[in-house]
Amino acid sequence: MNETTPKRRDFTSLWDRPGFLIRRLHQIHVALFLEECSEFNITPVQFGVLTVLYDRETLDQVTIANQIGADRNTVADVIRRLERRGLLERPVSVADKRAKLARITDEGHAFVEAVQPRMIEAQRRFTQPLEREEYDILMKLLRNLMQENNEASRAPMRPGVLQHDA
Amino acid sequence: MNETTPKRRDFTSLWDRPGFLIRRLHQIHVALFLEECSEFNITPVQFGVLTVLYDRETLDQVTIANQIGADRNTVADVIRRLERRGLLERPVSVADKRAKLARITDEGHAFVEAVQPRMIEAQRRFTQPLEREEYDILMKLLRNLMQENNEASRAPMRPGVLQHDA
DNA sequence: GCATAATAGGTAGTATACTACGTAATTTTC
DNA sequence: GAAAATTACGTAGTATACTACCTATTATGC
Repeated sequence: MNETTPKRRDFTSLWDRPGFLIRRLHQIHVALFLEECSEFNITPVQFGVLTVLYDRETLDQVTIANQIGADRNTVADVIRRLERRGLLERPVSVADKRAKLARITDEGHAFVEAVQPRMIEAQRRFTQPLEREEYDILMKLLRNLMQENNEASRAPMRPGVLQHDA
Repeated sequence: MNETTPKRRDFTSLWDRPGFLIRRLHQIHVALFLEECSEFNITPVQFGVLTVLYDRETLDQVTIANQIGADRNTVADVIRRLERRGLLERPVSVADKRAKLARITDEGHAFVEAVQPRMIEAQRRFTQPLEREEYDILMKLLRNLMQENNEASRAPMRPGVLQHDA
């Protein structure tokens, strides 16, 4: 190995640190998302919560957190904001009096459908520089990293957890 | 195209949204970094600022923000915390009385050298699931996305900006 | 040279993402 | 069936990352 051969993983400069690139790309994606959805005043995480509830109708906070891989307290904040806007309701579970559920409203349903195209456009713009093949490879690598490191985060995703009843 | 052929870019489910994967990976990397560096009580962004100042000695807030691609106000917060710990000093620029500089202290210098191995270990653990070739491809794709979308963020990176004098 | 622009920084407010701690309800263990 | 452990949620505090608005200083245009 001569001096022009790149070392396998040299994290010296910022641009050689995967964590740095990921932070920056997260920042960029959020900016693109907010710009595309500016007329709806919605954030990526808020839309993630709404997406889950669009499919599942009614869930408790912990299940939502597990579904999107976010912290329980973060989800509580997000839900509070979405409730304030009338996109969610928060009935108390009959089966478990500890659990405060989140249920998407009709308004929330319509909202998701209205925002969906703009969310898709944000994803499209974000990945526009890539060829189809590159895109597929990137997604495969990101999913791999995500699954293998799932437990490393304090808010691991738990897709299997069942929903509460009302 | 039959029904088993994947569409080119279908963002329906969370796992098919690049922005979602990036958010999750950012979360995971931060968790790994904090765990590895727990004895030093330092965050990725704080270490990023220190890394820049380790190389450049003294910079104003805007230049630091441009270097790491972070918001000016965020950098101001980060600098305040690092100053509180004695890792930075904040002299006022002689050339420009508006500019408040950040200069790394001897303690800050030693701190960077002490933390470096743990930062590297965090990056290594984060990317451990990938083969060498996969790693190289991932970094290339991430850098490509970052450069092509640089202006999309409100805090674009400006590596070329010159540093202030003291 | 002087009015205007742009720039550097500060403050305050919001959103995401955590930690730590506390309470109430449920489940487990014996 | 009662004590202990777990779970669901809440509050408060911190860090990153923005926006919006403000002042002070510097640069520009005429």
